Amino acid sequence: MFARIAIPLPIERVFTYAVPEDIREAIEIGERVAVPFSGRQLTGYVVGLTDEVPPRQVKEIPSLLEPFPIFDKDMLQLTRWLADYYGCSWGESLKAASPPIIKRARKSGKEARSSGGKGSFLLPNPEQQQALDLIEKCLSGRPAVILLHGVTGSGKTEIYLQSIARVLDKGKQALVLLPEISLTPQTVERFQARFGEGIALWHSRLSPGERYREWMRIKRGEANIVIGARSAVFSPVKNLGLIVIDEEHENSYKQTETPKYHAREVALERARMAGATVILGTATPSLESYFQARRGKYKLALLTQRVDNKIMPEVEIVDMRREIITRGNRSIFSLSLQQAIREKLERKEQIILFLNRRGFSPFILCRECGEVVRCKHCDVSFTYHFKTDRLHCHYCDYQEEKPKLCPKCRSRRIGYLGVGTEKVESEVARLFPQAKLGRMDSDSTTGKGSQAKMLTSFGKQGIDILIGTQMIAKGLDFPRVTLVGVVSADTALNLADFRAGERTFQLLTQVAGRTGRGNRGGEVIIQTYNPEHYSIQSARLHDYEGFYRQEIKFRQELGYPPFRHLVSITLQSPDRDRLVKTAKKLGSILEAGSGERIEVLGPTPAPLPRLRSRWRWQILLKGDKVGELRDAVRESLLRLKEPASGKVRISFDIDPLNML
DNA sequence: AGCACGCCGACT
DNA sequence: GTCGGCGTGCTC
Repeated sequence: MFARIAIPLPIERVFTYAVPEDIREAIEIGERVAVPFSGRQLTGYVVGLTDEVPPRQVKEIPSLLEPFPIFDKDMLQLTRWLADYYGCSWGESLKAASPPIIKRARKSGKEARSSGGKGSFLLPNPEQQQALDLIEKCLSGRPAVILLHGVTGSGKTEIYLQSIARVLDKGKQALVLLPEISLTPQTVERFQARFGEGIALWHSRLSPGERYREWMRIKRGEANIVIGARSAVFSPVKNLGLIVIDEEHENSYKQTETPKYHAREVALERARMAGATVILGTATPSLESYFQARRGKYKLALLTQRVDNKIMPEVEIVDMRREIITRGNRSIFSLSLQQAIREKLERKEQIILFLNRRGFSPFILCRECGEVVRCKHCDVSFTYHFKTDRLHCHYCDYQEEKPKLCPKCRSRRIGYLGVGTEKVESEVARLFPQAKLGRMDSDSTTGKGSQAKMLTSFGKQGIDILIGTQMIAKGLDFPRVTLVGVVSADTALNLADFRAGERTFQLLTQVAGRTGRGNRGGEVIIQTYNPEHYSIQSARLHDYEGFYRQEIKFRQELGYPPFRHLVSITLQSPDRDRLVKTAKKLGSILEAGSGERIEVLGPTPAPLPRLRSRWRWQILLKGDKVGELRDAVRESLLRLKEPASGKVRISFDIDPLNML
């Protein structure tokens, strides 16, 4: 007997091994095995068994890693699909879908969890009822994809909970995907309060023991609801009836390592194979999803009202150009924002100040000659950090002393320009010395649990003003927050990426949603140098439709997603000449090989032209069919192989989310 | 991906 | 004369 084994390396082929007598009985398709491969031991995946004798000498499989298969037929099919779509080997996609090695279980303690469960459902409002009716129709009739577009605070989670209850009633199971950052105890508790026992959790912070337990519970069908982050899309849920993807637009659903899959796309395919319904929930749909809803591929459910008829916050845009020119205010805070902060502090209400940039100042330059101090590995401007009193590169881990003299002209006049969260904190402290401050960014809350501590303190009003980056923009629910100040809306807008407008709209809408959640109303002040930009104006009006209309027009004109698919090919090398030569060669191979149907852009220096001492160039492909794009990339790489081109590393990304 | 095999420059 | 650089090829 022989086994067909997929190897987790970038090799398309599947390899044949002999099955020795002693494991003949035990071996099954979907199992993991240890195999000798090219002088080392690797984990392989059994994807086929046969009695056909191979034409060549083969090696034997020394052992099985577990006494049972970790993949069933459906999961093999899904991983095969993933490999085809994203252009990786089957072994690589199987590896991505694998739980960590499952050893014999140690009988661990804490078996039964808090029973909880069977909490009562809230009474839905008419819009929610309509959404639920639609979902019910899909669950008991023809399965579908439903885009649940609900404004911040509109009770999407309640819809998820009731939909899950319906699925369980039908004897089926549910899978819930959340962005990693939303997998907080608070969110999970909400599900546990409603469903108690039957929940399995799947996220990166599980210990190996917990992982083992949860995986087995799912596999045995003891859990009927799985809640997890990106990789939970592969959890071995049986009899799948519903997949919920919360915050569908979140970029963290896309894996940054090979295979660079998007959990939403994988979930859609999995649901299609299983005949399950999908709910995509968000206040700010991705252009991709909304486009599908508009053309009728997905069903659309709208929640335009906040629960308990709370109103959407009032949003004021402050033009920072006028702030300097006509008011002579050079502070990082507009007079309007300062005034609002003062009022809220007097009323003992809470404030969130958002800026998507950590550190003190993101530019250090010479005031004499204009030289910008850059990381020597990345050519990226250093950020000065107050806490360490050093220069940090935000792209690699390199740090440096701050310069005393300009490295170019020896001048002493070094300027620290721009604003990061540390500077926001020090400015707030200067202007409002009586206020209690908290700062949350990846520098201030590194220790385990320090984030939770900070949020608890904020919840108990131990903090008046919370300052932070991305990580405070989403999901926080503090009813006493009545003011959100966006120190600068422009950081995301200025990125060289066709999704800059979409990111900005999403971020502003999400951060604006952090206020007005209690009974005191809410107010948002957005500072910007681009007050007319449609992303900012639409966010002001809570007008997703308006934003979509403008954005989709631009996408169509330039042939960007969702109209066409993209593939980005990135080439990197420490040797710049070699890199450029190889990039141009690959470019011309692609040009020559691709007909009308594929558009080749570049090669050009990547948006980050040097990273960690490696030069970077990229080629962008546009096309209507992912399959055609993937094949074009594959063929061109094969053809490039023949002449010498070593030292240049080439990677590609199907449906890339950022253009770095 | 990694490991081996194979052909050209600076060392004991 | 060897040690070792990486460019190339192959992996059941």
